[in-house]
Amino acid sequence: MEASGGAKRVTLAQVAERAGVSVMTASYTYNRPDRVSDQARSKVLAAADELGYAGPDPSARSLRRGSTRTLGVVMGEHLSYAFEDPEAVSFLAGVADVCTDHGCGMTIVPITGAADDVARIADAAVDGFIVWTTSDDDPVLAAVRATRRPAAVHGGPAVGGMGLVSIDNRAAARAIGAVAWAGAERPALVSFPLSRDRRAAITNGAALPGVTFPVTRERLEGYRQAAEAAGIPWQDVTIAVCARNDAAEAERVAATLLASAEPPDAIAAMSDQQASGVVRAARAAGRTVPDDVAITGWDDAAVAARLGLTTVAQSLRDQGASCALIALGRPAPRTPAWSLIRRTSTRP
Amino acid sequence: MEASGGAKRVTLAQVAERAGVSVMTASYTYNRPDRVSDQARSKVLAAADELGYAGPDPSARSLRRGSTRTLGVVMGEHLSYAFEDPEAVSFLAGVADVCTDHGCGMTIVPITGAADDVARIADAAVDGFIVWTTSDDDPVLAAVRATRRPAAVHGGPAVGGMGLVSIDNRAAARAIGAVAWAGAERPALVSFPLSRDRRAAITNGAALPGVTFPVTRERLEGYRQAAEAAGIPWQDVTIAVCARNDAAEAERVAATLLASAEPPDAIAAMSDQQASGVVRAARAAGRTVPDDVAITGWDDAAVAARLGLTTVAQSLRDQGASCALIALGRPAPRTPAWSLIRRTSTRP
DNA sequence: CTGTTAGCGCGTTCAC
DNA sequence: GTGAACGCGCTAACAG
Repeated sequence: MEASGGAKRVTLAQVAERAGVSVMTASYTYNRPDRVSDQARSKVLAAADELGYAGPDPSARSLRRGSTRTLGVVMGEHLSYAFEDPEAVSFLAGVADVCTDHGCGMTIVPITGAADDVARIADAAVDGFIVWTTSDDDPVLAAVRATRRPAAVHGGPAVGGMGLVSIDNRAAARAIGAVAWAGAERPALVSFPLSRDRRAAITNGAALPGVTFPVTRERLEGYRQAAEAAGIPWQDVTIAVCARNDAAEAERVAATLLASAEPPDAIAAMSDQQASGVVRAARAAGRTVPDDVAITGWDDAAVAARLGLTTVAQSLRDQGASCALIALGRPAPRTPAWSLIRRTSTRP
Repeated sequence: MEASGGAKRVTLAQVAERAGVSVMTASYTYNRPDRVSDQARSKVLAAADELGYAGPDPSARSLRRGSTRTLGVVMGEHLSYAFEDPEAVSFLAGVADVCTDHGCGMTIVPITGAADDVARIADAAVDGFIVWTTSDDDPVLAAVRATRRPAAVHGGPAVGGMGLVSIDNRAAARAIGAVAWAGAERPALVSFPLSRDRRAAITNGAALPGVTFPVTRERLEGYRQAAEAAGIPWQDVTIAVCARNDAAEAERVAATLLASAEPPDAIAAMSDQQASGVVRAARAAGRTVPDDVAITGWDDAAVAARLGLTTVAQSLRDQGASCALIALGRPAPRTPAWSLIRRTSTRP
């Protein structure tokens, strides 16, 4: 191998010339080695070696072939958030599984929440897109749609022309809400943010402003139905809206609720991360779970089993895989399943 | 927007023709809007809209420009492993931080451990590579080097022509080994696998076969120095080699050790994940930490603080960022720092 | 088995 | 401010 690792680009044509063969013979040497005589192939490889040819240029190949063999993944307003949320990481693992099987790459598109997100999406060399759940008004959705490539949205919103992979959040919320608040006198809910401004607030069911995150909206509707079915007016449910899906924030807000004059005796959270924070706050406040406070989570993460959390089980990994299949142009798989897991954090 | 979302590809030339302008005017409309009259621009955009033009093709652009604005990341024999190891995820977050800042994408190259890994790397349309720590004999290294693109290896091995980002594992192992085994009579070590075959075994310092993972090798050397400095012959150290970096496996193997005739009274592990498994095994066996068994981890992950683990702190996130900078062609940052964190899992 | 032709879709020339 | 050529590096589709 030539040691002069220079910046100069060596082309297949140069290799062919040096080897004394046509460009196509050189190309075949890399792509269809069986169609080339041993003699020609070794001449080509020798020439490549001498010239320091790095192999066919992937961009040129993609252009010629008309496909990049890569899927794009858009993970929400700030990219590194994707790596901080364990459920998002599971989802990515599911995407990775399918990409590995199909030999395609997985490009994470660098999103910042700023105006140039649209350009970053338009400039991504990918065959299809996967969008992690976002708000109804996220410009990313239109940008992805404008590429006219196959795309799947996880969670929501549903967008014409793109696949949607999501459990029935409303039904699941109804089911776990019923368990969480059974027999409760002062029910509370720790919620994901309602919209992109991610404003935190402690409010109640009657005072909820517009909710633009569809997953959050559907869950709130389900919880409302659960409350009303249990004879609890929605406005009597205390709702702590968090800025992020985060154990520490949930712990702080739960501590506040538990220290109030009318502390909740049943707290439903929208994720196991949040619920784990709530459990810590409850313990710190000297309450027993579930007798003083019933607590529920969502996702059936590892922490849920550890803490004995009643939760909604769903496989983010499978959902990531489904999204990837859609982005590859496969037909959409059926609606993903969920189930209620009853453990010891709720009253029997 | 035209609704007939067909599969047919619309080119810039067609848009230009329909708009009654030259191709370059159409191109400028997308790339240098200031160099085009308002009138021409709106004609172009209208034509694009009518034709359903999706915008300039990213592959063609990359080819023309000579760069893809994307970094490739190679995460070890099996891709989804990357998403199961929390430290690997931190590392990816660091890469993502830099990619976001520089507006470049991040392509995870789908590796399976099979022979076609090399082809997958050669065919990745990226400007540079980042390789997660691997073995000396991993063919991926040669494949990355053959692309002649800037590349950084995290952890090791060191390869000519590629940057290396790694703490001094030997020194760190020496330091934490000294604390772990201080005053111990029956020291043990829970180790990462030694080579790509990932064979699990319980052995001792004298019976170690060839170690081809350089990070593991360097740590073993450091631990050996720590043992000998404490007057413990290396062959007296029980070494439990695990197949993977995994809490559950470490728990099983630690349980075995603790149930043996001569149970260890000090166990050093190579990660906090492993150490957390060891702590669970110790508790299950009715031992107190650190009195009956001293335990150390590595990484200073969240779980280390929770369990009070003495550990080696390092920032995988910063190291990911450093790798990304190198892959972008920036000069290599200085050697990353580590420090010893003493908590309550070791004897004072 | 090997060579020739003809672009893939775009953007950097350089003229006008 | 706009237009006409040319080629980025490669490979499908044909000959031969």
